[in-house]
Amino acid sequence: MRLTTKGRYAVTAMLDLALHTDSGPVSLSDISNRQGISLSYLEQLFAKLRKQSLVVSVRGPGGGYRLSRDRSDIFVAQIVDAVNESVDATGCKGRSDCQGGNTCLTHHLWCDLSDQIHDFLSEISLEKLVKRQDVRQVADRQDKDSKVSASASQEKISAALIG
Amino acid sequence: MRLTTKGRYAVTAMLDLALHTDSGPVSLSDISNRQGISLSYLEQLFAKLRKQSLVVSVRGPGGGYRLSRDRSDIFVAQIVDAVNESVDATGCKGRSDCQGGNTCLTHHLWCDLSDQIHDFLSEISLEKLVKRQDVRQVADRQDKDSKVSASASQEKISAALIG
DNA sequence: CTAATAACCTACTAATTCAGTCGGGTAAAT
DNA sequence: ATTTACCCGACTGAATTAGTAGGTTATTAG
Repeated sequence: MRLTTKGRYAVTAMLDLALHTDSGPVSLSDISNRQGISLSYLEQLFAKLRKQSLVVSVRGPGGGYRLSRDRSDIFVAQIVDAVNESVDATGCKGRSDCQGGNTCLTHHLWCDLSDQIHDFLSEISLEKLVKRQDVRQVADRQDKDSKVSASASQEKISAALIG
Repeated sequence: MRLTTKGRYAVTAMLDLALHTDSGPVSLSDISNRQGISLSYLEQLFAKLRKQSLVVSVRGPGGGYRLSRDRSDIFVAQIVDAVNESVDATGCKGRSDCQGGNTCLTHHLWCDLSDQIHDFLSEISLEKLVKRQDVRQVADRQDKDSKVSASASQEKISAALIG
């Protein structure tokens, strides 16, 4: 099982997408600003998300990404799977050849755990996350912050142009 | 959440200990032979397991390691915790400062997942594992194999001494 | 007593992965 | 035409993993 910043970033970014999906495609630089994830890194992650048809891209000005289907039909497990290679807890990827061709002592334990984690994350859709109160609260703060910093940087630009 | 070969090795080794606990202390080289884990690596892992008082050591010839307490009172979660730093799925270790001092969008999701995994692994004792049929089967095969290879290497030694 | 055993300890290493950067593309809208 | 923003590949520092190497200390069997 592998669950690092990579998978967390992917889920966070997808959730950001789900939250701002009403006003057309969402650009990666918007997500980068709101979520504090580097733009280039997001590009790498979204390349994988696109390959797994979790998102569709719109090129050109005003473009960005959109969810490929309804929020209720995209699950956290799918997102993590898309960017990591697997959510498997066994070392042998279920092949049971963990100990030189044979099954290792704890093989079945890790299989059970993998199932457990997968089941848990498979039940959580973006829709479900969007409706959570803790998510809404954080999202509201982020929207406010990004507007502030947007106007702040606008002021900086103006100041630079004037000064 | 970090669950790699490290944690798997530790659990496997502890289970081996639990299975062979009747005939006195178990040496790391025995575990190394049976489980196919490098001796030096086992030493590193057991240093941590000892610090967490999961095992006690007996030095000198005939020495080795023993479980510090009953098999039913040692749980997989404790073992994984002892060798990895944590089984936490959040990046901020529960401090909620994932996004530059603030809570990130998906913080609570990872908290939930951490709890889920921890609960699952906290319920599984070594006792429980020892009684599982799949574990017994693998253990039987390993005991046979190690005896064969032990007598084989004994023969090699004899052959070397004679030849 | 001494030789063997096995825990204990420190330091080093190759390989991998993560998280991120950089530079240059290409497609589409204004 | 220019800007926007996706697209793509190569590269990088830092961290971690899994393991090596080489020694020291405690204990016991002979």
